[in-house]
Amino acid sequence: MKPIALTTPLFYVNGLPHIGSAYPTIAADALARFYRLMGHPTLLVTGTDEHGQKIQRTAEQQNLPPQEHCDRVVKEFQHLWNLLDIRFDRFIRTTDPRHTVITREFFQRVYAKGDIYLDRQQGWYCVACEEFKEERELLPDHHCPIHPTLPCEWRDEANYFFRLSRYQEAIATFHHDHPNFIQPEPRRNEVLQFINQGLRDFSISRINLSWGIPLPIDPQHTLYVWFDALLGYLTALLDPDAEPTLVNALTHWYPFHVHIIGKDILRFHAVYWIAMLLSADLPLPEGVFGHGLLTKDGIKMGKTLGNVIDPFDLVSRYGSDAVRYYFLKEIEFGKDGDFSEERFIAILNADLANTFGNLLNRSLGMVSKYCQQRVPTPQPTDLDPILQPVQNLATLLGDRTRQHYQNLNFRAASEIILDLVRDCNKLIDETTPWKRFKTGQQTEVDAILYTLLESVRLAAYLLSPVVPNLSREIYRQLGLNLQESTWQHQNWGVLAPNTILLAPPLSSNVLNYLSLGNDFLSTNTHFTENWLL
RNA sequence: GGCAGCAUAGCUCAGUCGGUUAGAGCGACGGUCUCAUAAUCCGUAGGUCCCCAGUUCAAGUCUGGGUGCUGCUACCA
Repeated sequence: MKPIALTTPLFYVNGLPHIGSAYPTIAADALARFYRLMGHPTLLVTGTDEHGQKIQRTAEQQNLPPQEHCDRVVKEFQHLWNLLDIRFDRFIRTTDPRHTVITREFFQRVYAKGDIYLDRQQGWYCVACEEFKEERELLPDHHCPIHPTLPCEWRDEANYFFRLSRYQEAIATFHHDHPNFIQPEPRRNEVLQFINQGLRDFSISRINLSWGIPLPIDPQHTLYVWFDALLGYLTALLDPDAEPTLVNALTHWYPFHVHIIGKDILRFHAVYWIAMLLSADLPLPEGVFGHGLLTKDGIKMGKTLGNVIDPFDLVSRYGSDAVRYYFLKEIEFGKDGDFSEERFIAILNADLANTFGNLLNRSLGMVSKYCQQRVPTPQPTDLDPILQPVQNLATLLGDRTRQHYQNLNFRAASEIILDLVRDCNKLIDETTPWKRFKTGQQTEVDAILYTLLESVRLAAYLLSPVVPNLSREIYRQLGLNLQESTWQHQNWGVLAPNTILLAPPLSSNVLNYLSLGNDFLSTNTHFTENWLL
């Protein structure tokens, strides 16, 4: 099967990981888990971008060497990914010595192509932003619009430039020939417009910057931003013990299936990155997905406002499945979304506890009471006209879900899975197995319960990329093992009759076996009540 | 300013090629059942489909105009 390599952004280690870092990483993990279910060899790449003046300054403020600062922040990232059950295969750091080697080799290739040249960078420079500003965007007296109290400095310095302009035609042609490269589709126009207005070369080095990779051809200069950060994707592909060469990096996994990034850096991936790869004569990735940004209670998050969502806090109180589910199911990936704790709790209670958890609980309870805790043997009954539609829906579900996952439409995937679960709850009320059991209609009871168990299994299976722990526990409860490369589990009838199921919960506390974590039980009354009572 | 997109129930959103009384989930309210969790299931309320005009037998859907909001408009990531 085709290898699939996916990337999250490489996060800037200027501060602790925030929800904006967690969001694309959760999505990338879900997608990776999905491809693993299908049986694709899958590589999930994440990591950190650790160079630059901002990092250097942040470290200085804490009286730490930059590397020490980076090490600390990286630990926090990796800790959070563990808490969120992010199963990454590679964690690349741009301070990795191998990255320097890869970057130098890549640079030499581009340099040999004649795409690097020395020129002057002139303009108004905002020290706080660390960037040159366009004359027209400045406030009166050349004050920076983002830092209105600070005047910008006129700078005239030598920088190395990359000949982006040379690839104008090639990039336009590429995007014309690959209309699905940029996702979601509305973002594509923005990038095309940007290309059509004419591409200008961009500088790739800074002088007076020590925390970074020196330019191979001029060690006075340090590589700046994109020629460092983006190349981290390539370094990440090196097998752990492989010699750091481009050839080795590109052997197994290249090219990337999709880069998952925020819409704010889409251009750099859809234009700069493409040009860099073209210049280096490397194959291009298959896609870039620019996800939306998050607000909290409808308000843009920011440190100054103090209304940030702390992912550590969230996951410690509600568990990883809950956090993953909310951000993947309730927000359309690709569109901006909002987090409100009220809604978060409402959705979890409604979908996971009341709809899905309850179906599982009542189905298992009936199997325990009516079928000696074994998977019943389904036989044709007069109930088939009622059971068939549910089975038909379930049978189609794998294929429909696959399409949504492949389009990174986690919301739609989750929604259609929930549709099946809702139908099952309805089916129970329509067929009243408890009455049939009392009147000795065992064949009918068996047929109903088999339909329910298989549907629950299928829902758990297909939702497992989103809520891996929940699904694993449900599978375990059904006497099965949730594993990779098991796409045949999308079929109807995987659950073998007579399989002995695990003992049902002693109480009606579904959490006993869903094990979503215990901390939030004591910290959130509403959520707790609905699960426990 | 230029270009692009969006506007449907209190909230988040579906709505195919123009086709019957405009849908779902959540939230609210009422009822029902007892396998299950103050759950489930059923029902009710809630819509000028942003506005105006046009095309058409027929417009949430197509066309034009208007209003509002959002995004992009180059080297912070």
